[in-house]
Amino acid sequence: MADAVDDILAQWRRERPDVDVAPMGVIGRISRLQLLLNRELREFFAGHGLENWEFDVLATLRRSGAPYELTAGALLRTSMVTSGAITNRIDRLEARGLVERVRDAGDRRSVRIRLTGAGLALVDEVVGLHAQNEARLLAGLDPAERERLADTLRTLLESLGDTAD
Amino acid sequence: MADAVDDILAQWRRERPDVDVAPMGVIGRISRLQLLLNRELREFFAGHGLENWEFDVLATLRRSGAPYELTAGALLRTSMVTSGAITNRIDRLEARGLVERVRDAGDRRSVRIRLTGAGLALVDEVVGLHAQNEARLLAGLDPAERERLADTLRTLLESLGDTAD
DNA sequence: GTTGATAATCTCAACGTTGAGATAGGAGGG
DNA sequence: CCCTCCTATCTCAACGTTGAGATTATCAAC
Repeated sequence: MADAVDDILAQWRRERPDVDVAPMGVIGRISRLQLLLNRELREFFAGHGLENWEFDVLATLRRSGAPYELTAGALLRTSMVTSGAITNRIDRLEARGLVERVRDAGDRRSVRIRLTGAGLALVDEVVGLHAQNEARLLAGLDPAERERLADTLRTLLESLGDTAD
Repeated sequence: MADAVDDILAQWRRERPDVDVAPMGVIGRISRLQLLLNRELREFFAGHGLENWEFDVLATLRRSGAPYELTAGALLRTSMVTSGAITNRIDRLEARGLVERVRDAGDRRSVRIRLTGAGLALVDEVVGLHAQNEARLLAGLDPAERERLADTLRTLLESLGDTAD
């Protein structure tokens, strides 16, 4: 059986047999999977009245543990978007009453973003269903394959400098 | 050793031990890899005076084989963006002299987008280097792991409906 | 041939992100 | 204290995408 990427590789091999296109078999598939999975997640979150990025922010705050707050800068660094986007997103989450801005008494440049009760309740309700939905999306692989895949992807991420610290 | 996703999973396990977050170990890493790899590709293409999407369009035309032309609709379907974006992109590639619009005599609703000589020369020059650059990005995995990874990702893509049909 | 439905592409207003710069507070040396 | 540099966040104009609708062309049925 063949997926869309196999087609692309076959075309290249016909047109440019001198080029080793095997790497595209990995990188092209990662790119394509990200797109497809993202669409699925968008549908799922929409069913719960959320945008993907809204869940991301709420989940980042939630998993940081009580009191469920992080500075705007910390959110910025984990989110992989720019400062303008983060300000905008916090604005909208605050307007929805899911987070609140708390000015730090010690350092008044800093703003802590804190989950409200409504925000905490929402993310706690959704995260379990989200994990189940992701399990469904991976159902095409058996558990051993999933684990091996996660390991290989970790190795690749580490080799690209995405370490924990 | 641990990557950034391991941290996220550890946080969830502390905060919500009742939720099985293993699926995030796969989907989260795919998402993160896509972002990191995309940045690397952007840097590479910028070094050749191209945006990622410019190479995508040129490469799609190139690998379709002589006479290196596809309809706007065909480009639309392979590109995974919307019609407004494709019109905009073709406009800009045409302005750069890399493609040209050819109205189809048989079906005058249709527009064929054709690689110009300059476009063909550019993509033919870059594609080999691009493949080498992707090989470099995967250097953290040995060849057997790369192949196994490609196979697993194909299985997953097929299970999500991304068949070559 | 008309009519109606479908198809291919383009237009454009609304929207979100980017990224440089503005604003304002903090930290350390003199 | 003051000056300078640094840090944290917000502002905003430029830019690209989205997606519904407009436009123009084809095709099938009558």
